[in-house]
Amino acid sequence: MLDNSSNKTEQQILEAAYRVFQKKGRAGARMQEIADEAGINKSMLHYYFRNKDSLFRKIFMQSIAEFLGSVIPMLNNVETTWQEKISDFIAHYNTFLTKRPDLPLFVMNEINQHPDEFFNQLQIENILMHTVFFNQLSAAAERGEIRTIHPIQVFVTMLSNIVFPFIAAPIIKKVAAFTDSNWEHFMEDRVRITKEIIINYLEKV
Amino acid sequence: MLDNSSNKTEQQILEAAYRVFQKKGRAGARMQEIADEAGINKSMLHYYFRNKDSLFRKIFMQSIAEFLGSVIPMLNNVETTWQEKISDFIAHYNTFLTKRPDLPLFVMNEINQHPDEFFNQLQIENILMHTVFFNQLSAAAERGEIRTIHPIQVFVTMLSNIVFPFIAAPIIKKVAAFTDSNWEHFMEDRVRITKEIIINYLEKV
DNA sequence: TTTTGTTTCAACCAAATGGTTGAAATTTTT
DNA sequence: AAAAATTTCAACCATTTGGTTGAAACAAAA
Repeated sequence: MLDNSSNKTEQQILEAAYRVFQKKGRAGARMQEIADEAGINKSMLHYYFRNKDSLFRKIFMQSIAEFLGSVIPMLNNVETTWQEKISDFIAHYNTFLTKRPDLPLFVMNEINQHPDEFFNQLQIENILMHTVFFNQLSAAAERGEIRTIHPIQVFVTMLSNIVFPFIAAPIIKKVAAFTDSNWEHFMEDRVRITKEIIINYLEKV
Repeated sequence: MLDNSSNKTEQQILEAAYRVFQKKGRAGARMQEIADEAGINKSMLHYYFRNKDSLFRKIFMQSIAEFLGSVIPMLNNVETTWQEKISDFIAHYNTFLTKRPDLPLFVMNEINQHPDEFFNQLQIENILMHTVFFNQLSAAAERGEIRTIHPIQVFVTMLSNIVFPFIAAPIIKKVAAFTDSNWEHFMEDRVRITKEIIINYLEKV
């Protein structure tokens, strides 16, 4: 197997390692546990990844790519209105996080622990403020069609209302006594309400 | 010094330990580093706290108490309307988190890592759903004064819009190129917008 | 002054853990 | 079939780290 991408064992390791890192943290994760979780032994683990740090970095960068990559293109779509973008963004993010519910906490946590490592490797300064979405909002405000509000406030509102519930999911589920089915229904409601809340607010000039 | 509470050294340890635990995580934190940060030596640290675990638990429970304690009473105030409660809650939480900006991530992280330990020690099932605030919202909906919406959605919306920005602060600051002063202004705006957004939405029957 | 509690210091220990090694077996590629 | 890459196994090592110990200095309370 010379093909260096899409190796089965490597994939098993990455998936297992993500689970362990997410649950135990970068320092709390154990190489032995990752090996067990992947169904291999420690030698094999080191055969594929030099050490714990490089393994973690690979997984973290993959996570970041997923986290950001599924979002930014949507905000730069030139064929949709800002209303559609808001709607699409919220719905899409909810669907994505339903599949990867613990990604936000994992990412936020690592950025908190090693901000420099993160910001040095990823240039995120200009990816948001000059999106088509932000330009559309500014233009609409200029034309008096919507309230004058900094687009970043709109963006953070969208993000907050969808991402935070996933971060606080264990508490919300407990406090509201939700079953899994209740939770999904709750989040579907949330998607609808969040869209309405934001668009209502903006259009009420 | 027989007085067991409010000991100066103990307080220094608790504050230092919080900083280290918050930055490095429960597993990544080092007893030596906590001692250094507190300006004492390791022997002294163990003189005050049996071990790392008991130290962590004490700090975590204190954090939880702060996190919840400053909130619940406000939602059970019988002298304010639901509109005032929303307004008070949002403003108060923002002020609180401005002083303890990294508390939410610390708490959420630990709940993610040891949910059972948390839920066994703290009965949070009934503290929210039967608050005066929730009753007021239900009654207002029944009278047709506001939209029919589950109060938990209102609550999660309040929480999301204020708490999440603090969790994502490093990213937001970078992406929007905020100075500290910019950030404070941004959050003041957020408080106003969040109040308006929620109350507008509810009252538009 | 005596006793009790607090703090420092330096050395020490046992366990956990990341990582290595090297030989052998197995699989895949050529 | 030969060569190269993958996988297993078990033992091993160096370092880190949580925690201990005990003696001595210091401070506070009785």
